Amino acid sequence: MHLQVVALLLCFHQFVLKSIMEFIDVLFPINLGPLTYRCPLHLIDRAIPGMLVSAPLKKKITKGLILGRSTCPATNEIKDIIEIHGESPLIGEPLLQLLDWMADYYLASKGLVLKNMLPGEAFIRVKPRKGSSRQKIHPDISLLDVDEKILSGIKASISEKEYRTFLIHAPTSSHELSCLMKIVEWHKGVIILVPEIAHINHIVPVIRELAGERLCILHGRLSKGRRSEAIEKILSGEGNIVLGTRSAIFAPLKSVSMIAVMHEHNSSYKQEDGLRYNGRDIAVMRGYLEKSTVVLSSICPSIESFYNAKRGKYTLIRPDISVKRPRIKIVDLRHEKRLGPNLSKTVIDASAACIKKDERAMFLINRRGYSMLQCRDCSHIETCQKCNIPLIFHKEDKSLRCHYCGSISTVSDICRRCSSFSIELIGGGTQRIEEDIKKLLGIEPVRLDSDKIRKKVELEGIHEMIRAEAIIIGTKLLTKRIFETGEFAMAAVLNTDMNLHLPDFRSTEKTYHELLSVSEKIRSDGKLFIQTWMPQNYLFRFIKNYDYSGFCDEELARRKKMSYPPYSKLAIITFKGRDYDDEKVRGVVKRMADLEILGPSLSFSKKGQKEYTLLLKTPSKKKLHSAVMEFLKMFEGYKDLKVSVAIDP
DNA sequence: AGCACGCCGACT
DNA sequence: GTCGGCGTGCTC
Repeated sequence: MHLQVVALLLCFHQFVLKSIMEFIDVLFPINLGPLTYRCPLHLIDRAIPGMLVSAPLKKKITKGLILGRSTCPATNEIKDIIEIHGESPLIGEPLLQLLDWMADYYLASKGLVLKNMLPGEAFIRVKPRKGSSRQKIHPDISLLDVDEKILSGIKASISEKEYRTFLIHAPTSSHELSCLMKIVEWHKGVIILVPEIAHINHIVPVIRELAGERLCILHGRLSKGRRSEAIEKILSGEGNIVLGTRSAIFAPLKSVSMIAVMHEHNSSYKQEDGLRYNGRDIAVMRGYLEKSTVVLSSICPSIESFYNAKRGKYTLIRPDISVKRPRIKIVDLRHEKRLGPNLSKTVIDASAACIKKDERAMFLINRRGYSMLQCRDCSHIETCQKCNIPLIFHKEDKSLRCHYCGSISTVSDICRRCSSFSIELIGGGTQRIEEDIKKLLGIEPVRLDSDKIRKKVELEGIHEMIRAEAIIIGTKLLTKRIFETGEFAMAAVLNTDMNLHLPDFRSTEKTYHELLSVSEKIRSDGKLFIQTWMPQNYLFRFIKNYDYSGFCDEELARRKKMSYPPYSKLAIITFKGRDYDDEKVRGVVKRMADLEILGPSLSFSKKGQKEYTLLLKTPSKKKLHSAVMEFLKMFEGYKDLKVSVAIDP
């Protein structure tokens, strides 16, 4: 009897010890690493990674995610968690692995990654409402017949439940969509990514037809309520076909069989602030972790994806279909008669012929406003004092505007540099083109570039606004929002060179993508005019014949020569703040002998603050990481210095 | 001395 | 994100 009591006491002692020893790591959706808490014994059974938990944080009870068991940390004060919510984890093992991978790869805290993965609304569980999906009127999309043989590999891969990535190089956008719909048809646990919200609205009718109530839409502009609803629908298992933008790649689906990334070359998949990730790359990684099939598709795949397909990392699917496309005419501005800045006679003659036949034409120019101001005597161009870039004259209110920082000033008659009174308007933006066209063709064009239409257009597309117009003038903004193909008899891209001159190793690739996208808006028997001062640029050789593979090969050869991605890994480090120490940065740069560093170069933020940027170029991911880490360590503890890193910029 | 305000660092 | 600590500066 005595022995039994002792045994019982011993047992109790063990029990107490054990309960004291149960520690768990909790992650909050804030820029912070995991924190260790004690888990009361009665909750320990449910302390599974991915579970939603309430815990005290700074005198407040905050919701976070359990990451796993932990050991007693060195800190003196360890708090108890309050409660564990629900019966099953909010996110599963693959997403937790993805979280770890992202924190590691993008050199960010796990908390910041979590914040991006699950918006605040995910932490507030709601009861889903039913039948609340709004119906909008959209133009019908007709799908093409697709030869299903070319997709059999994808279908097999999905049923095998093994990771594999395919790259569909589609002949046209509607072919791209049609292929995808054929794949989605039979499966559940699907994520479809599109670059922008307008794309969602465009294809929603088609996908709803396939998915019905299983369809879930996810994007950054959803209201809190709608987002909670969508997330709840996904968690309940009812919503298993997710259509969304970048952040939808984190949709907490229980199982994922296929992830599709449409228009995979599109740069909107890159998040440019906060955690700088690329949704397309995350899609491939999530596919790998979920053992699912990834389908990247585009009419002009990114050079990186093309390269991955070339060396067998992805399986390339290229439907053997010949498509009649508009003819491309390269207009050599060096030898052309010009009827205004940025307007060649060739283009004007062609559009006049267009109007005669009652057909429609589109003019594209990547500059808003009327023109720039240049001094005749000293050729000084008026620039923004803060940003150091040319100011643009806006005729309607006679203002001078900086298109970078948005500052507005008045026009001065006197040259800032030499005090001459002889100032002229040079170059032309959309406003100037509008005026010139009106003069030359005697027709009132519609100009689409103002900020007024931007928001509306972002969500609803532009089709309604341009339906009846003969001549349309716009910026890049315009083409991105036209989804209907073959609307115009001709298009003229007036200042292609501006794109090509951008200080970006992807500028030629991007220009190809933009021009091809414009060509899709033109009828197959129409014409695309591309004005340039440098027709010898290799881009034109390839695009003339729509030879994208040829272009990719050439581009890859050039990237290899210059060791740019995909033949190297890049990171950009930016320094902001008063404590920037140029000598120290240059010193660190000197010591890092085995990698290439460009800069530091000075630029200005929109608030006019100085920013110094460094471009790091390394042969491998490992080297890139260690170099970046060294920089971060070096400037730890500098008070007024913000160092931020962009991996794979 | 007493308090308002703003900045900054830490959060288990 | 957001709370408390601390410094600054103004007022009673």
